[in-house]
Amino acid sequence: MTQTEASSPSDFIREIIENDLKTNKHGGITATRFPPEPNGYLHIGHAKSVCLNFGIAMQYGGTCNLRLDDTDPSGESLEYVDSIINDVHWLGFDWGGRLFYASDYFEKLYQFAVELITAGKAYVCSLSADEIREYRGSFTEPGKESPYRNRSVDENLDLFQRMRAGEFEDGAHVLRAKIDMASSNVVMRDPILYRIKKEPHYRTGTDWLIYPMYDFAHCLSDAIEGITHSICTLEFDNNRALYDWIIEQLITGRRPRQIEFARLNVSYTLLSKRKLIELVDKGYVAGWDDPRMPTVAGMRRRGYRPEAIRKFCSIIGVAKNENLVDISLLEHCVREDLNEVAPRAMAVLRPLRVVIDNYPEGQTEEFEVPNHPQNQAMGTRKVPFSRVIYIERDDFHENPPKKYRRLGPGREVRLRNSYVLKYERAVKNEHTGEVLELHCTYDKDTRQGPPPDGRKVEGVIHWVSAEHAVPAEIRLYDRLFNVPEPAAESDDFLKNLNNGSLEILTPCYLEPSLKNAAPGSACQFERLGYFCADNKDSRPGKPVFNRVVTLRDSWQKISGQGTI
RNA sequence: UGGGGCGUCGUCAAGCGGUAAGACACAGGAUUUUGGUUCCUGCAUUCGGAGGUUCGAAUCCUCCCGCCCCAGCCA
Repeated sequence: MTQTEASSPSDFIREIIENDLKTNKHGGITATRFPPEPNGYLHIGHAKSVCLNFGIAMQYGGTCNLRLDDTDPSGESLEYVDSIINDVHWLGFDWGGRLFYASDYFEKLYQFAVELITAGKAYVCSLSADEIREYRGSFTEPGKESPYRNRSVDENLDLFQRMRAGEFEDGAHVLRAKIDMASSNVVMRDPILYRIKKEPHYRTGTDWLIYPMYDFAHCLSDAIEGITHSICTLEFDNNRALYDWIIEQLITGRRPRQIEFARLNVSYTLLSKRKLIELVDKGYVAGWDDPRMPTVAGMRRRGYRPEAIRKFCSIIGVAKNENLVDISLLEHCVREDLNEVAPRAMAVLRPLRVVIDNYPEGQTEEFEVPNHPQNQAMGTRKVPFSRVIYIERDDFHENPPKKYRRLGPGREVRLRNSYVLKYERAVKNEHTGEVLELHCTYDKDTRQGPPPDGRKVEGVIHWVSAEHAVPAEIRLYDRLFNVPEPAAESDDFLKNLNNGSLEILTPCYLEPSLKNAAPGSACQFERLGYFCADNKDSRPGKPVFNRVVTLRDSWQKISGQGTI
């Protein structure tokens, strides 16, 4: 990570931290944490939080813990833990051995609960789930006190211990904080702290039959770890009162402070874990790492680099406004990153065969071609040329539209890094009229240089020598949804799925230098976009490329339609 | 409806009483063997609305309007 990245722009959270540092509130310490629940893969919204928490720690010389908030065994699994660990690491962050699990604190948490009971601040409630809901009241009416609210400390202690021992079935009892059933904040109406759940936990197995609720576990986990700033999203705003209440009852000395910021939303995609799970489970995508998914794994497979994701997270800012960030900003960050580091190459996606009639049969020559037009340090490569080449079907038009600068009757174009090519005739299917191949001639005096007679050749197209071409499968990805807010009408986001979000092209033809592309490596196919050898399916000799993102395309704007 | 949060350009977002940063998007133009990159230029007389305080308000006060969150034994 570079220095400029670390010295991120200011936001209200950093403002708070800098102020706390100034007043020495936490003894000069800044300790944050990233606390995902291992019940799904990390997505770009999590990435924002990761960058925020780890970024702050780096910036202020503090620490950031990676904590798996695994207090509800249903849905949690090791697979998710592994993916989270891998993703945070891949994003470029290091927790320096401070990898924690809320489940490691179960015993401590239990003791805290006992302490609360002993202090008369918590009780075992034996109302049913439905009754508890009824007793809770509504936004306008206060709740009613549970008939079990005034059980003696001894009875509560006994019952709680027996809950732990497994004497009762799920739902028979819960542990509740004794706060205020008439509070205007519903969260404070004697919130549940522990529930019986006889479900094996992926880490603690069957050791525990009761599990702490988020509100109880999270604040205390923060306290246990000595977190100074507990950064979370806005929907926990209401819970802060409870966070503070629990800490107030049980923790002396330095106390963590919860700060909320607005979660990220990105247009044309979804960041709701529930809905992402649905996409995976129902097979609308090929898995959590499908390149169309907004997951870290998906973006990695798509070919996004962590640098681009970090840049995006830094550029969107941190505030409390409800937001919908335009996905074009993410794409911009990806292009900006790849433009600098991706070597250029030529590949033809939808091949049209071209015979160069005046090029000697059997002859082959090689061009020395730069790998990056603006960066000589990236070196050069050899690209073979011969009598038969492939060009993009789209780079030829029998009746060229206005402003079209490519090949057509009576026209010539520059073959990138090579000669000027002149159209002669087209061979067509006599029934359908489909253009089967082109016959052209080349100007041998234009080898990688301008025509000696000074004539202007406007268009430049890419090509691949047929004899040397490497066939490949190329996967074209587009936005997963075709509306900016697929979840706006919450019930049926599936109807907004973009049916054209994946198009598989084969065979495509690559220049030989791409033949053994390393899986995961990205390059630019000139004039087309950035592509990345698929990290699962690509093999040396049998490349499979994913389109990361197209190039900006001002022709598309002029012509009013896609060119790829 | 009770409580909480939030309203600054199409989208993010600075601004913290001294007279509206920046980015993306968009629109022009220059350079270009990628219709790419790069480089110029334009893009909020106005900050949800209405009052008020002040020499001066996006920033302070009052009222109003709109959007989001909370009634899981999820997090």
